[in-house]
Amino acid sequence: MIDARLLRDDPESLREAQRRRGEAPELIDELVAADAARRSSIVTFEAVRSEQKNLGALIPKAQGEEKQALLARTKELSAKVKEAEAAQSVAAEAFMTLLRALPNPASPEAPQGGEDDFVVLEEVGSPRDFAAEGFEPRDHLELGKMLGAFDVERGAKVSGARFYFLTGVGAQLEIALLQLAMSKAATWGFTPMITPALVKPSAMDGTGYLGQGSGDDVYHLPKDDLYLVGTSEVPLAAYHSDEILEGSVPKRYAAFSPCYRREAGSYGKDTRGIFRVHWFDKVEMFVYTSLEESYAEHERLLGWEREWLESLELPYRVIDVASGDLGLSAIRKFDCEAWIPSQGKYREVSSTSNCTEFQARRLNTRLRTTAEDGSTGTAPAATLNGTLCAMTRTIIALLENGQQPDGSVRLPAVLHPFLGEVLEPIA
RNA sequence: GGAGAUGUCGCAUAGUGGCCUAGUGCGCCCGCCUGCUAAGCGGGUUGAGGUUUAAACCUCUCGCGAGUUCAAAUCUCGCCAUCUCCGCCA
Repeated sequence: MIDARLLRDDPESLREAQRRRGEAPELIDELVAADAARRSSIVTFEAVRSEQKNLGALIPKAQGEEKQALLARTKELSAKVKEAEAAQSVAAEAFMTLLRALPNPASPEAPQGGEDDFVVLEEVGSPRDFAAEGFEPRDHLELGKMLGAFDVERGAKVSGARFYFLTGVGAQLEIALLQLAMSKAATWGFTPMITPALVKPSAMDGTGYLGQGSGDDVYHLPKDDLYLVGTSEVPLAAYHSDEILEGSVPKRYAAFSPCYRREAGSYGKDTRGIFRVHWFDKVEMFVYTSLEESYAEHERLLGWEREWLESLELPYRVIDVASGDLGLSAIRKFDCEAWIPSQGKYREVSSTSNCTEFQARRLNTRLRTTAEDGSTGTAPAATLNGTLCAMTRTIIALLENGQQPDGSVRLPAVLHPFLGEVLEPIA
């Protein structure tokens, strides 16, 4: 949700922002009209309400006929007040519905265009040349079977397609990655968290995950009206909802949680192995800060993601996601994509977004501000999020990039204390 | 799951239909006073929205939402949260 004042002050910049995203600029004109209607309904209501209060204060002192006359007048007014109040709340709600549907204006620095119009910012490390090494790389599913790292057949038997069990070294890998990620995050100033995976509609919607078709990708439990989170960004964004943060910012949280995704509309895509699944576990970074600081913090989040991937010795590239592919909440998004040898492509393993004040306005999270003259006030917080370690895709990247001709896998040094240097096939 | 109690300003409390424009204490902020500190004295101290060049004014906000009434912190109903007890359970 944007600052409603922008509709009055600078609607043209909002129209322009809509065009950058490839969205309809006419929505802005609807919003301007709805805002005008809302404000005039407020004026009407407040006028009659004020009159009602003034007359009402005279009643206890009045006597006899005078009192009867007053009662008659206020009774009439009372009906008007109710009417005006109802009209006011209808107008306010109509305005809110439109306002919440408006995406966060994309940053002018984000590349223009859709999904395929990203810009590659950097490639780090070099993919192994398996041809030169003299063997064909196996894909992660094959390696996983040889190592006993996960079991997709039984995942399907128990839970259905796109489910799996992590087994043996696979389970150990996740535990080791979790341990490593959390301790790294703590050194960067993040508070470790373990968050609820079920949230109320207000949390899911406040984060921006129910709008514009993205609602189809979310699991909902109708009996309890709760949602399964697709990322711990959701509980972390709602964590400080309806609060004024009095302490210093940034406040940084790193959360471990399961992530559930319906993967609606991805039928037939990435069906092999555990690349695209309905559930995986993830360590997510989340930051509350000021709008002014958010841009630098976004760079820091990207920096930590890169440090993490480099510590895992994975070749990767960084892309600047195009404005049409940002989702409702972000003004800019950087993805890190690890090299997947069996696919001969870079694939997303992490993503960091600057949501500026968009989520915080919806969730009513404010910062305490102090002006130069010492007077205090409030301002919406800015929120940012970034993947630290999405377990399944990280495991895929580690297995495929570290594989040897016999199906064993050489691990990065940081994992040696947990699992030794090499994972050996079990059969 | 069942029974009961509670929910007022940062905290603690007062407030059982109009005198609430929500009082008081603590904390906090600004002044005064005082060798210093403490004490004392005076003032301030929720948040949101609207009208407006501005100054100022107005409206909403007593867990949330409906209702009764000319008028609701106060009465009624529903919901939520917390606490106590019982049952169940990892």
